[in-house]
Amino acid sequence: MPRSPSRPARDAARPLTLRDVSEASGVSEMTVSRVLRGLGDVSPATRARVQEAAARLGYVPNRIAGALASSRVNLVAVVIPSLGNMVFPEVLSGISEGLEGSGLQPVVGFTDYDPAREERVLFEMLSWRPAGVIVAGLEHGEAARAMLARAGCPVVEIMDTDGEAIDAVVGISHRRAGREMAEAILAAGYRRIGLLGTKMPLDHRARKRMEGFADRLAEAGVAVADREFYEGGSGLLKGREMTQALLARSPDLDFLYYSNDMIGAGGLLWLLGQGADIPGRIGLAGFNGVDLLDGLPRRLATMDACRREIGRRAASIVARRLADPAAPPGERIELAPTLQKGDTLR
Amino acid sequence: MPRSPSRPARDAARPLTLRDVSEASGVSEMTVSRVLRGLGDVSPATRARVQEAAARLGYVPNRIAGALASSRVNLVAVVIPSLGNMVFPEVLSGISEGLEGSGLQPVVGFTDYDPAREERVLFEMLSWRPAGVIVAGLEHGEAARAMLARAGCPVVEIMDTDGEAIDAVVGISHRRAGREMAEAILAAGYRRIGLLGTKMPLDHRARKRMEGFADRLAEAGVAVADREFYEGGSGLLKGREMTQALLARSPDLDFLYYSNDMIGAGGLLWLLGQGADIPGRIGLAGFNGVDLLDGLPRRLATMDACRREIGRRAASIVARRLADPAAPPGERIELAPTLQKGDTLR
DNA sequence: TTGAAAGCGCTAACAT
DNA sequence: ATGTTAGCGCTTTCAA
Repeated sequence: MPRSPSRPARDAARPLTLRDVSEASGVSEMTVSRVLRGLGDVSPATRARVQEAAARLGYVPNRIAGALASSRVNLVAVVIPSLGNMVFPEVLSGISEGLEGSGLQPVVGFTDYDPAREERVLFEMLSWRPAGVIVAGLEHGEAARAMLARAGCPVVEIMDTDGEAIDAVVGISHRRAGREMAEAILAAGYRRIGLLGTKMPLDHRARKRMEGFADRLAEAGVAVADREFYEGGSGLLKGREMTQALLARSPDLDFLYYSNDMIGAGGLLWLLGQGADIPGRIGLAGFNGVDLLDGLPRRLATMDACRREIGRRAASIVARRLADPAAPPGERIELAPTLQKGDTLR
Repeated sequence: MPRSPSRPARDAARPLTLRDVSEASGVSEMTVSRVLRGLGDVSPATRARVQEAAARLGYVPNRIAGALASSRVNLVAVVIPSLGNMVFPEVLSGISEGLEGSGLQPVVGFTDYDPAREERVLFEMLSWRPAGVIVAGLEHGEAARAMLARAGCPVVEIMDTDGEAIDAVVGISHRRAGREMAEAILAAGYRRIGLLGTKMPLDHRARKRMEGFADRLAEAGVAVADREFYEGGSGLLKGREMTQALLARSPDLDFLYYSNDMIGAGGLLWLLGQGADIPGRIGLAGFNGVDLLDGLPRRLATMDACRREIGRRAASIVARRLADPAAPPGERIELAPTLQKGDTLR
């Protein structure tokens, strides 16, 4: 015989159950359940009694039991690398917006750009049988891909469109973003171009931008003149140090392309401190369109990564697919990032 | 008769169950469960067969069922206002660190500084019966307090210690932080002091800092000379605009105390652009110790809010309380923020 | 070392 | 409009 067959004596710390509300209101558990879920076919009088009892007792439904019984979970798993770089907070805001009114709740997990961690986090999240999955990037380990493909729920890969998607995808082409920035820089007449980034081989989006950038230069017969990659966080200070180091080595550079706005801003501040002629003698560009940085002495040339929009669209796809199971999977949305020339690109 | 009494035919999209692994391995569900949970008392041969079958099928356990059966959930609910201001990402990192090795997973919800939203988010999260709750701030609506008090799990309120806690609390005293900054400013000889912040009546921590600051000035017989409060995001641009507006109105101010580092940095950049004598003619200070901003032309005076440490300690408390149910509740940890004078406070 | 049976708290499907 | 019953997929408890 498992457990004690009769209910345990009332325990102060025991969370309340539907049965408690049922007993307190003199209404069957089933009807209590109907009231609390806002279903119809309950008389106003009964409804009122139940609601009063639930509120008085402070009943909080047990979604674990509810989800098991109904096979319905209102959670959307969101798997992103980190919160350190100012890009994902905005994606998350977009996701919240896109989920608004759908009754779905985002649940966030972090991978730290580590494939093994991504696999663990996905496994953890999928074990809660979420209603949908939103995951950053198209590059996943084999096991992670297999899990996602078998997840049995909508899967939206976000941020990046350069690659093969498992199901739906919403993002921008980072390769194209790099190419377009290269094009603008070439059009402005810069020719001795340096690249600066943080050393993150697993940041595939930064890598693709840099590749697209270098490819476009190459097509114009221009080679990347020098590169500087640092490890560690990407703050203003890092941008300063990298810029100084790069220019010490290659003083004739006339343009610096940074892998993100924060290090770009650091470089900008350092160059201004040196009295550099920007954008005449040397130009700068970053990436992301971080508006926290709008108040710099010069507006840094950058490219908006459509972060909020990506989050919103991804969430909408999940919400729509759940609302209408007949909706076709595999949707593909490529957003067009807009170049902001700012004051650092002549 | 509910549902179909016999199991449905194998459906391609149906998630796998323990039974599938049981059938594939020829081992009882119970033993499969033991293997997958890493419990002892299973022969190596059986263990191997089960693991092979689970891996081959791509089985992902259903934690909903597991949690219902065992009343054990490995989730820690984390409720914070937003990710917009660079303070909470670091708190979250701290929480992840503090949970490391405990098998617990953080699940994050956002309130947008809105008490009604906080209540909804808490209700949602508690309905998943988390193993613990970490919530920002001590100010909650009545219903939210009641829910937390009845949650039946460790509750840690973080960031702030100025007030009454429900259970445990880890944070700093923002009132004291404001006082200490006021003291340093007075000691440096500044007397015409202005306050700048974003207009967020529900950001209780910023409010308490400003109150503590003004109180300490008052004790020295110094009144706050002028104040400027803006709505909307707090980026560099906002800091610029606010500083300009405030100084246009009160040009004789000799110190500006900002409610956060980002607007402080904006003000600093604007003043430097004006050729202001910093910290001689005018001094500046922010709050948070945001190291992304370390590379500014001058290091802004600030006060480290111990964000990562707060997250780590809060997570440790939850982990410890779960590991040892006899551990006493109501722990109270007040951290001491350290003043960094930087280059903007003489 | 393995298995069988009951039941976690809720909801689906009937029945009334 | 309300109640009854079985069972969601797992784990606990006991038996073998």
